[in-house]
Amino acid sequence: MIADSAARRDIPDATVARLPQYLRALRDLAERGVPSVSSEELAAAAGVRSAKLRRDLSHLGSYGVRGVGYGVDMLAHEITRELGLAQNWPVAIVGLGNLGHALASYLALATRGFQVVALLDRDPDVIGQQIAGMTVGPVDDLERIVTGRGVAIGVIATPAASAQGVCDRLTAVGVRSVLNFAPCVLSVPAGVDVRKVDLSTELQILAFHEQRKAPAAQEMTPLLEVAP
Amino acid sequence: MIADSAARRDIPDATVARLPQYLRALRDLAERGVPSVSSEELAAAAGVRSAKLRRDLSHLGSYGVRGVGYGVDMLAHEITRELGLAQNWPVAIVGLGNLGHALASYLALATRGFQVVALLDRDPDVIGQQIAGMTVGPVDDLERIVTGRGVAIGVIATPAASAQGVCDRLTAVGVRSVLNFAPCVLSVPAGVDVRKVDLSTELQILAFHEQRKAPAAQEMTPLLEVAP
DNA sequence: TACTGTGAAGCTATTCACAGCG
DNA sequence: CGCTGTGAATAGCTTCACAGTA
Repeated sequence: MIADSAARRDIPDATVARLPQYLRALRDLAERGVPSVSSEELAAAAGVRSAKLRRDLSHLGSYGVRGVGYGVDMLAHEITRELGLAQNWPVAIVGLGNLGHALASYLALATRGFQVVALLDRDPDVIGQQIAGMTVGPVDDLERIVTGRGVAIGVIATPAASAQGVCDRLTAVGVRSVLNFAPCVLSVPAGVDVRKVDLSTELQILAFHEQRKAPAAQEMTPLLEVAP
Repeated sequence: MIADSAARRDIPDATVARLPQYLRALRDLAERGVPSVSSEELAAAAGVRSAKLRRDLSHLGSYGVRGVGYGVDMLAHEITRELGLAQNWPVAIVGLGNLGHALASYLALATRGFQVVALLDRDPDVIGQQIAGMTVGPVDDLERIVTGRGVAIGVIATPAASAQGVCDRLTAVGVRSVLNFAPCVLSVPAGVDVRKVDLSTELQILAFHEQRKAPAAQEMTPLLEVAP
């Protein structure tokens, strides 16, 4: 009875996307020495409703105690295992401009479950630089380095024009998880996951809502009248 | 009949989140001189199914021509207006470490619809620096600067420990849209929108799927057995 | 008693499939 | 004819409300 028999299959995507938030909240609680937490408290710490949290956790199994709550350490450990963070995934970052540099620094320090094993760039001035304790290698050697160091996750922080080419080369040598910071759509073979992070998109979504909040501000740019 | 009578209200969130992708694809097409595009082609360029694209665009109004497709310039203009990008939203970036620096550089150049009007940091060594043509100001003057320059959108790129405090000060002086890069949950008053961008979360979601793809790789770190 | 886990209901989003129009 | 726009069907997600349990 080490692993639970039920609920191991098909955790909904929406739930998976929230598990990292729960894990972060649990680690904060653990640091403060809190041994146990109710769904109400943990939900508040993660910024969701308690019913949603309970539903999410029910997909992992029954790790709560009725009348009491969830054991902080136990639940943190469980989510860590479920997310696949019990091992250190080898990560390569391609493109070390401003953004890639920032990502490398952040990843080198803060994040458990991942290890930066390769930094790659095209620019001869950047190749050879030390960033967060690693030397930047030439992107020309991408295949050799990625294969040799067993990279599982590729982070693309190149300009948009280079992103698809880099992505093709990564997937060609077996990388099946890609995090794309370039502002473009990537085509990948079946079986490869791509996630996209895009500052412009996020700002534009905010702008949409901001515009709806501030009809008074339209006197600044009187584009057209809206009927009612 | 300048603005359409129908379909101006409640565009679904899922649709709003995709409009930026459509806009990007349309701008690419416009640059290549393509005058008109079918839902099938535009959907492919944006990485979605054509039925989804048509449903999304139907929420904006009827801007297509049956038997032909959508006018590239006209649709781009329409989405631009709908997203609120016909004006330049004043943006403040708080926190100019590696990440804030990268964001400032990116925003200064690449993005229409937004203008960086303030860079703020706490560190005396950073205050006074020139970044992307702007001088970093002291975060102590946040209220005066944000109010004086009419900031509409605040970008938080501070460490997690400072993020809530900065957010409180931004919302206190009327900022109602916040983009949060700090790895923490922000509490905000009603009427304020927060969007979060988080490298760790994205990597952890990839790790979850990667783990499900690669049961063979478990020999590398044999943590525990899973029954069947 | 105080809480979790979950059936059932309601809501949102996606997809199908085709009527209707240029 | 070829394509858009959309009713209808489906799938997925969230919320309610409470039975069940330590």
